[in-house]
Amino acid sequence: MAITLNDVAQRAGVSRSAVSRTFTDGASVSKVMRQKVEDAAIELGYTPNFLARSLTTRSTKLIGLVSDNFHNPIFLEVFDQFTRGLQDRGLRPLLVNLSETYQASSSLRMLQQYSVDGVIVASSTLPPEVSEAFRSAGIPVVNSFGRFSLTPKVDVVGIDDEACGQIAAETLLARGYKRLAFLGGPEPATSTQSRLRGFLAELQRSGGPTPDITFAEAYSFEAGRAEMQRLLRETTPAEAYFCGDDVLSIGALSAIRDHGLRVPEDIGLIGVNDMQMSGWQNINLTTIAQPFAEIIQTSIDVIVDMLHAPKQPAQARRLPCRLVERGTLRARP
Amino acid sequence: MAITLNDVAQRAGVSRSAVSRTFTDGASVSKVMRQKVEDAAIELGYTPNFLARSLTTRSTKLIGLVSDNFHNPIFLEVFDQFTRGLQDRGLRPLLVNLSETYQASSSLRMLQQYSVDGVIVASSTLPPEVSEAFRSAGIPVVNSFGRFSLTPKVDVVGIDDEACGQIAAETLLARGYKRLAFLGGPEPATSTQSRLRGFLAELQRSGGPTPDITFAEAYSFEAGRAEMQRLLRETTPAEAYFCGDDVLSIGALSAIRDHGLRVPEDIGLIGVNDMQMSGWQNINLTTIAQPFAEIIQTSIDVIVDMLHAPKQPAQARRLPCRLVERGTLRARP
DNA sequence: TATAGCTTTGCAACCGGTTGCAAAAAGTTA
DNA sequence: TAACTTTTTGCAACCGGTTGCAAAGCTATA
Repeated sequence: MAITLNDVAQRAGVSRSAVSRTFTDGASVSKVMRQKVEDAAIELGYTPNFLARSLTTRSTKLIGLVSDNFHNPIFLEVFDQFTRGLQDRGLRPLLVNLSETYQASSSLRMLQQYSVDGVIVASSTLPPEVSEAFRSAGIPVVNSFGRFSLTPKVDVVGIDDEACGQIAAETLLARGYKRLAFLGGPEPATSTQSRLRGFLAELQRSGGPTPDITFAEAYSFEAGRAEMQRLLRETTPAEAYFCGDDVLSIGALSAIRDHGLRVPEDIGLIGVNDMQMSGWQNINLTTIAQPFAEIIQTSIDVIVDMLHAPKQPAQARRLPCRLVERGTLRARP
Repeated sequence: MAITLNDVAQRAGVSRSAVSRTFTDGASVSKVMRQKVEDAAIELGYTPNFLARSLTTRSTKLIGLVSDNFHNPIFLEVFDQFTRGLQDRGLRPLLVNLSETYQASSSLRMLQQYSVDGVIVASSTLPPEVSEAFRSAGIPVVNSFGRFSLTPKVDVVGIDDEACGQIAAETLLARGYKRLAFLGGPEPATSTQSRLRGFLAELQRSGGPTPDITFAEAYSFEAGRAEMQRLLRETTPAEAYFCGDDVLSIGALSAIRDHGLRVPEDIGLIGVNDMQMSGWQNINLTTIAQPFAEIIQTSIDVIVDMLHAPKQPAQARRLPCRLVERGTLRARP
């Protein structure tokens, strides 16, 4: 069916090795030889088979891109940038969608079967064990958007979630808010826990109030809306909420407005992520931006380094967040 | 490094073929043999190498998933469902992100090099030539969300864009709107052209008005907003707009509200897609739903059939759309 | 117990490439 | 032109599997 190296060799009247060599850079081939082979290859429409090659070279250029966040709008941006970044470096993303029906353990086996060169686990909610399993299996792995640790078992690239909570606290205090609250993502998520920790620490440090604390079921619009509805119904709302992430904030925002209250006049909101949509004028969410591009770029750099260098000790990288001021917090007093 | 079939054979004291056979179903192996091999495999932690296998079986279970729509929020749902659907059938999505820097032609070559079993082109904006190139190269391909044709060169699964325009016209007329307009996606997009055609045809058929027609630069929030801003500034707005898709509609919606007008009281809007976000209560967009799940399921079925059956004549499938009534059109008079 | 028929097993060739090695060719130097 | 280097080339083995074929092993029948 397909044209193979043998066909080309025969057509060009040279050895198989010669053909192979003209298609692997760094190999020694004379001008004349190369010309003959290239002509034959073009005539026949030959393209080398990467997978056959990978058997001997032990490199497939395949990178497993594992995630479980296929519902959060930020992941569209994340996928876009990951796929482009990998493509730019000649790597191919093999996508894995973890869910109830497709467990992390089977993804490990599957990615092993495909001899991926490395794996990127892109998720802020998956437990570290998922990434660690890849490392134990000897597959280079980086955990993007993962939690920082001083003694990581796996390379991590993410934000400083505690600093993020700190920025939120500083910002809310600077705006003169008195009754504060934290509306977190799912309680077990380490990202939410760390942000809360930083938030509380900064409030305490600067003598701020003790905030109310609740958690939404998920990082999703519905969960944010439901939790805020509950709060409005069952509690006296705080003056301002630090929300687990943007999509949650947008859900909360919609609940507040439906309840007849105004943002930012009656209630202030600040999120985390700065996804595209948060900048849309009809949403216009004040938020703490994650440096997506840098996280992704760094993650790819880390993986690429691992492909060349032997196993290094794991390292956790924290990239800085920054406040993006828009319309869901009142102006400084 | 990794454990190979040879290692297992040696350990179990049997031939290589025996090991291979215990791991390929349908092969003849005795109970005793199978037991010996499986024991050895487990002891050594053996997993068969799919890519080596693919060399002889000529099947990689790799499916190229090609798209250029990484900015439209609907694609998050689309990717989610495609990856799950493929995984459920033991297929692996190799993701390709087409852009200015990564052309369709290089994606063809690259997917050939990886011997993908098939390709899914998921896009309503890519020209048919992209899919056709795969077919010419002998790779099974299906164009998801592509344009219907009576004489397709490639299998297509999508909606009936003209019927979609018709539904929009019927709906707007039934609501008693008199001055109508079409705010399309990018003018060259065939999806937008077909929807317009169906819209105009139905208006004419039922003696409706002749609508104003304009196009946004892209299927995006910003483009929809910008175009609507222009319309509000430079023209007398229509009573109701049929918009190219949902994300465009949301952009238009924000422009209208910023202009001090109300939806649906002053201006009505109807979109296409029914993406998740359109149901969010703070958006609540009336729209024409694409049956995403069915389109994706069917696309996968079509590709899977092609893997087994020899090349069949291409066929275009049109799945029905349906109106989803929410809050951006006024009630029936 | 001999024979026929079926199942199980191993051999060896093959899938489409790469690569170490030695022979052949080309280039240098004296 | 001879002797010595350096470059180019082909051979053959290998990467990790699969599979057609024939020999070996087993069961059933007479």
